[in-house]
Amino acid sequence: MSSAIAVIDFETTGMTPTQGARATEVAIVLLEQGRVVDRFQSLMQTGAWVSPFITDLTGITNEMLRTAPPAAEVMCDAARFVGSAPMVAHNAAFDSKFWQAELELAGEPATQPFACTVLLSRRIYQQAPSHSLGNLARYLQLPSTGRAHRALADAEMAAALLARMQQDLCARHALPWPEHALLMQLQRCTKAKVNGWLLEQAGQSLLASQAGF
DNA sequence: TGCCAGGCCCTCTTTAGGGCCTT
Repeated sequence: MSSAIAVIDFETTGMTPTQGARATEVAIVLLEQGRVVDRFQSLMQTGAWVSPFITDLTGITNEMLRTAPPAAEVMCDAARFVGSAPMVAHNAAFDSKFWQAELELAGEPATQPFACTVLLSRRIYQQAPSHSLGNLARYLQLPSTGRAHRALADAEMAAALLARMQQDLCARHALPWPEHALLMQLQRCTKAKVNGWLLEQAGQSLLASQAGF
């Protein structure tokens, strides 16, 4: 059984699909044991207009989208690529909404659970001056992945951040390689409770290893 | 310059307000 986690990033025309914003680009990287094992990336054509502000931010133009494949086709391919893998995004509240909205328009179900690297990093790196993706990358000295605010570069950066968090959890708290379910539990802890919870998890892990599991 | 949305979190809180994060 695969233990892959799908790290996703959308570029969009605005902040929320409830206000009519549409996706312009999606990228997904599959992470296994801290390593990227596969990638998916595509611009997508929805007919939505890209404002100059968004073009300045992302580099994505209306001209680029005119020749992009239809959004429904891209989203069906993306859903096949992800399969049943659990998903992770930086500020998952944002990307999960576009994942659900674009898949619904494509007639595909969206059933994957999401974990959020913003919530996780606020717990694991409480001293970081900022938990934006770019600032965390600088704080942790993660290697550059390309132009910020393009989907693949940001998905790769979020994946590198997730891998770093998994590595640090293993090293600091004697945890086994943290699976998605463990990360989901961790992001539900409050900042105040997170260290106690990690100690509890490490203790359970130690007991399990001693019992031969 | 600050606002625009939505959700989550923190705290000088919980009958609330403000900050952060995403495009």
